Amino acid sequence: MAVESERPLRADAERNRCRLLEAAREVFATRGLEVSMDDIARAAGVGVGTAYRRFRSREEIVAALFDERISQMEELAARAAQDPDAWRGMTSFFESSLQMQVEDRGFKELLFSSVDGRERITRMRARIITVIEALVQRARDSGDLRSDVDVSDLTVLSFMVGAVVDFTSEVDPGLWRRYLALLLDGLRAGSASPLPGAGLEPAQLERAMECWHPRHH
Amino acid sequence: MAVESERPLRADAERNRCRLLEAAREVFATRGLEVSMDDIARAAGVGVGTAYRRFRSREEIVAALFDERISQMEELAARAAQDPDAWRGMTSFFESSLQMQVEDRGFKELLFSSVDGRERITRMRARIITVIEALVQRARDSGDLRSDVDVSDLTVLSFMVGAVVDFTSEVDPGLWRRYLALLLDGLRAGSASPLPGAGLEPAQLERAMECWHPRHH
DNA sequence: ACACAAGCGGATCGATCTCCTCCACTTATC
DNA sequence: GATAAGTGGAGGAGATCGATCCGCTTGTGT
Repeated sequence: MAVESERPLRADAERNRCRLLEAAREVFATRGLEVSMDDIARAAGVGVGTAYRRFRSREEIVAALFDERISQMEELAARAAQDPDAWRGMTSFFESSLQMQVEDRGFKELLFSSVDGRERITRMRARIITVIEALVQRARDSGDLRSDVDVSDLTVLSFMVGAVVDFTSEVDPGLWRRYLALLLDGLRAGSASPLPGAGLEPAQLERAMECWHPRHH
Repeated sequence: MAVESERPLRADAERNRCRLLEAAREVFATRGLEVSMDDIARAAGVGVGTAYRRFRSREEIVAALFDERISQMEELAARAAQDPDAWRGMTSFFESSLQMQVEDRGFKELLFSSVDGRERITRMRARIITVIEALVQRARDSGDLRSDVDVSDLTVLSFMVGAVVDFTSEVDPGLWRRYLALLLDGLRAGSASPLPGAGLEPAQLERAMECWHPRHH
C-alpha cells in the first residue's frame, strides 16, 4: 500500500509482496490477528526486514486483505435479501456469514474487536449493519421473526455462535450449527416469553466491540 | 497450604496469608485467572517475596479459593432440584450459576478452561455435571425441555452466555439475561426444528475445555 | 527486656516475546 | 558489468513474568 505513484517494484520484490500477503491471509485465518510480523515473515519464507520494508505495520496488511471479505459479506446479504421467503433469507445469511467467520478467524476478530485501527473498521461495520437491518426488518414484517429483537441482537447472537466455534471447533468443527439452530428456534415469532430489557443502541454496540479483545493463545 | 502439621504461622504471617487470599479473590474475580503473582501481592499490599513464601504458585492460591465456589454451585443445583416445577428448577439454576460466573470471572475461566492443574478441575467438573444431569433429566421427563438436548448442550450454552457477558458487560451488565431468555425459548419443548447432529460426548467436552483458553487482556 | 528465629520487602536476575533497525551481502535491470 | 534496489536475519530496546536472595524488621518465648 504505502505510497502509490512510485516507480513499480522490482520483480522479485513484487513477488515477495505477494508471498507475504498470501502467507498473512493463511496465518490470520488460522491463528487470528494477534500474530507477529515475524510469524508472517516466517510463513512467507522471507526475512522480517522484507516484511517491514513492504508494509509499515501489521495493520497495513490487515487493511490490504480484509476489504475483500467485507464485500463478500455484503454480497451474501444482498443475495439473502432476494430470497422470496424472508425468514429463510435472514437465517441463510446468518449461517453463511458464520461460515465465513469459521473459515477465517482473523475476520471474526476484526468484526468484533478493535485490535486494529478504529476508524476504518467502524466504517466497514456500519456498511454491513445497514444491509442486515433490511434483512431483519423484512423478516419481522413477514411475521416470522419475533418482534422484540433488532439488528443489535443479531450481532450479539452472531458473536455468541462465534464463541462456540472457538470453544468446540477442535472437537467437532460443525457443532456450532446445533446451537445456531437452537437460537433460531428461540428467534421464531410466537416463542414463549417476551425478552427482558432492550437490545443495545448502535453506540453501545460499538463500545462493546472496543472493550472486547479476542482470546489469547 | 503447603505442608500442614508444622508449627502454626506467626501472627503477622497468618495475617498476610489472609490478606493475600482476600486480594487474590478480588483480583481473580475482576481480572480473571491470568494475573501475575506480582499483581496479587500488590493488591494485598505485601511484597512478592511474601506471596511466594506463602504459596508456591498461583495454582495453589486458586485451589485454596475455588473449592468454596464449587460447593456453592452444587448447592444451587440441589436447591433447584427441589423446585416442584422441573422446568423452573432447571432454568433458575441456569440463571443463578450464570450470575456466579458474572460476578467471578476467575471462576468462569476455571469452569471452562485448563489454565490450571488438569486433574483437580476435571474432578470438580465431574461432580457438577452429575448434579446438573439430574436437573436436565427431570426437565426432559416433565416434557418442558425439548428431548433432543442433553447436559453437554447445557454446558455449551452456559459458555455462550458467558461469552456474551465478556462482550457486553462494560456496556450493559445485565444484557446477558436477554440472550439467556432467547436461548430458553429455543430450549422449550415443541420448538420448530429438530436439532442437527448430536451433542458432545463427555470426553469431547473435556477436550474442548482443554483446547480453549480465556481471552487476553 | 532481650535475643533470635521467623518473616518481610522488593531489587534483581534470567527467560521470553515482540517490534523494529541496520548493514553486509545478493540480484535484477539497464 | 555497474549500480541501484532489494534481502536476510542478527541483535538492540523495551515489556512481562516467574522466582530468588539477602539485608533489615518484628513477633515471641523466656
